Amino acid sequence: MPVKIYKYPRVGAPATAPIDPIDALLSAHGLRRTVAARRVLRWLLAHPDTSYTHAQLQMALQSDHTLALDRVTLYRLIDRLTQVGMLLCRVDVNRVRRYQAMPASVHAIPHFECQSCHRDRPLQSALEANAPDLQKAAQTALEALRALGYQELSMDLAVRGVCVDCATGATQHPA
Amino acid sequence: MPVKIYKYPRVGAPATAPIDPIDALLSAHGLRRTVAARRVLRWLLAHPDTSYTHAQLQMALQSDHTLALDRVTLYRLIDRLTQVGMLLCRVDVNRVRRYQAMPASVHAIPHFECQSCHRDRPLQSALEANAPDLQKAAQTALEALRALGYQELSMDLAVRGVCVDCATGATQHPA
DNA sequence: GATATTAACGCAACTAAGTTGCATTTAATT
DNA sequence: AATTAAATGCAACTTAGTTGCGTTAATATC
Repeated sequence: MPVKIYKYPRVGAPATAPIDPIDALLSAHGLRRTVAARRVLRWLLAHPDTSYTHAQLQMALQSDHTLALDRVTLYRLIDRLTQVGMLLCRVDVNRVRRYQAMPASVHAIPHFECQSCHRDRPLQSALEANAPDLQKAAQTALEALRALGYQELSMDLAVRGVCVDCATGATQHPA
Repeated sequence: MPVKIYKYPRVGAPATAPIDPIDALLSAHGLRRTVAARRVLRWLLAHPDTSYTHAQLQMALQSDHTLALDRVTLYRLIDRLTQVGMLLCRVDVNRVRRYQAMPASVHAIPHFECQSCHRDRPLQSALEANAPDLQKAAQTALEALRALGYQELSMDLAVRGVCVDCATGATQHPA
């Protein structure tokens, strides 16, 4: 599971290329390969299609390793990762921002926010089978708007309600 | 334009029925017909499909009449109106809540948030002509999820980007 | 490999949006 | 008219996020 990180590229290894794919990603986007950046990016890439609040992310990283990283540092790090397009950012019903690794298709990814357990899950799979038209219709709509003169378009398709687990009383996680 | 409000129902008028439709709505939802409630509801009903932040609403009402109503009072009033289902609440990209009079069709009303002028506009008309499938697909998706066990479903269909006005440099309103 | 440069860090202080407590007012009820 | 409970208004508080600034450490240069 843990990926070996070479502090200094050895002779024989490609001179400028970092070995770890995560390091490569950071460098490619013009960011420094710091301990914090590696940890955050590694976590989010390891949990695709799952979005985290700042608090959740800090918790997750803290429990993983013992060392906690500074609040503000994490805020700024997430900002940077988002600005270079590595993370996708949304705001949930509780007015808190949620971040996730940027998926292949940026636009109109439906996701579900449970109002009971407050977990945020992707709906891609559930909808592909049962409502395959939605995504296509969403793309069409965006194209139509672009034709009308709207620019830099993206779509947030949030479905809210009570998830199956909470509805059946299976689990009742707070926050 | 101003609707006459009778403080006391006259003899001959229906004994318990309030005259103003706004008063009727308030009473029907078990809320008191206070000055503030009337003003807020009247404003939002007069501007259908337009959503307002708390701050915007307070401004709008303040400039309308001279008397400003208390911050907290407005917050609580909006809460009440939302809880009884008279207002629809969403959270915009800037993590602030936006309220509008509850439209006839609650689910999957697409709206546009301009990242330049920060105005929030309905997309219903623009999309009906150019992408008529979207709403239908959204409804289908909700039904599918309901069948899977999800409950109390609603959908927020937010399109973000730069609106035509801002893109063409026609107007450049801040906030 | 040492040095210079500047991105990234970490602490404290601050802000914006919204909430809570509580005493006072006022709409609805009796 | 008296009662009572909803709604108001003020102050204090909370939460998520931001800003300033001196320090640390990745990267670039010698």
